[in-house]
Amino acid sequence: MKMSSKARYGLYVAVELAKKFERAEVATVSALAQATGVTEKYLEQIVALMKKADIVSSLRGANGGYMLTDSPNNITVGRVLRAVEDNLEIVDCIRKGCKNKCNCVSRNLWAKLYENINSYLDTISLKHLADDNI
Amino acid sequence: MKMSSKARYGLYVAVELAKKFERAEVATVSALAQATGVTEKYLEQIVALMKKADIVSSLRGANGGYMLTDSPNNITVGRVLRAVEDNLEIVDCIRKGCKNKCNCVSRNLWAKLYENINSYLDTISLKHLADDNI
DNA sequence: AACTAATCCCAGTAATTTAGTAGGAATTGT
DNA sequence: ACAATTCCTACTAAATTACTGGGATTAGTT
Repeated sequence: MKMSSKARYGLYVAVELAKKFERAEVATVSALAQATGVTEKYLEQIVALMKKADIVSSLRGANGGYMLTDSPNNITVGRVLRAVEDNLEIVDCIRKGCKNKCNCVSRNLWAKLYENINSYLDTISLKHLADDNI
Repeated sequence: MKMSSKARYGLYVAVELAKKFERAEVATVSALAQATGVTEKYLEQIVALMKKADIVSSLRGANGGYMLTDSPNNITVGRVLRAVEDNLEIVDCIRKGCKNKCNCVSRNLWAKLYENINSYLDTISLKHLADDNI
């Protein structure tokens, strides 16, 4: 039950963008790649997921880049992770229906655990993270 | 961030054994395989992990089988999952040390999340699960 | 208009992990 | 002796994850 690299890198990027938010600066993928040590091409895909989730917006062309759509105070870690980690759900059977070898008694457990995780992650904002205040 | 099949099956097995605990019955792997729909060979490995963690004990030879080492009241779901899911930890860097591409600010987050998950899972016993009372 | 710096889009591949299979040795009751 | 069982270890197949690559599109600059 590991977080994917997308989740780790995505959060990393989000924190970098949080730092730039006050000064209203955009960050290019190549700058983010340098900051995080992840390749540009891979980060591109991760940032794209965040954009789809409306966590970041972009400016195309020269002098373009990415920025958070809202204050780091208002963006939770949970939201970021749900955007980039396509599999945040603990088990499949909750979403896809319980087809096989699944002890249905356990379903409630997984559902509650999922709830638990998300509600925790939603108590922490990017601001908290950026300030190392969690 | 999915639970592995070992985690799901392991918990399933634990609940089956919980049902037999009062009557002090053992369950063979083949019976467990029938109950759960998982192959014997795979279950064998899963049960072995539970044995190593002292959650179940075994009787070898004819009329042998497995049983819980303690009352279902005293065995938590968290303990079972930690035994069978070798990767319950959310990220590697906590255990193995943070070597690369890891935003160290996030480390605290992962650690707290892990704590959070485990403390939740440790509030639920096999008895709760078996009684569908979670 | 040409050039350059950037996002955007999609397809492929390599690496790793998970899930499952297989064979047989050791133990114990009948 | 035999049958039913746990135990041990190695291998393989399937799936997922992590990454690479090519190129189209957009916008500022000269």
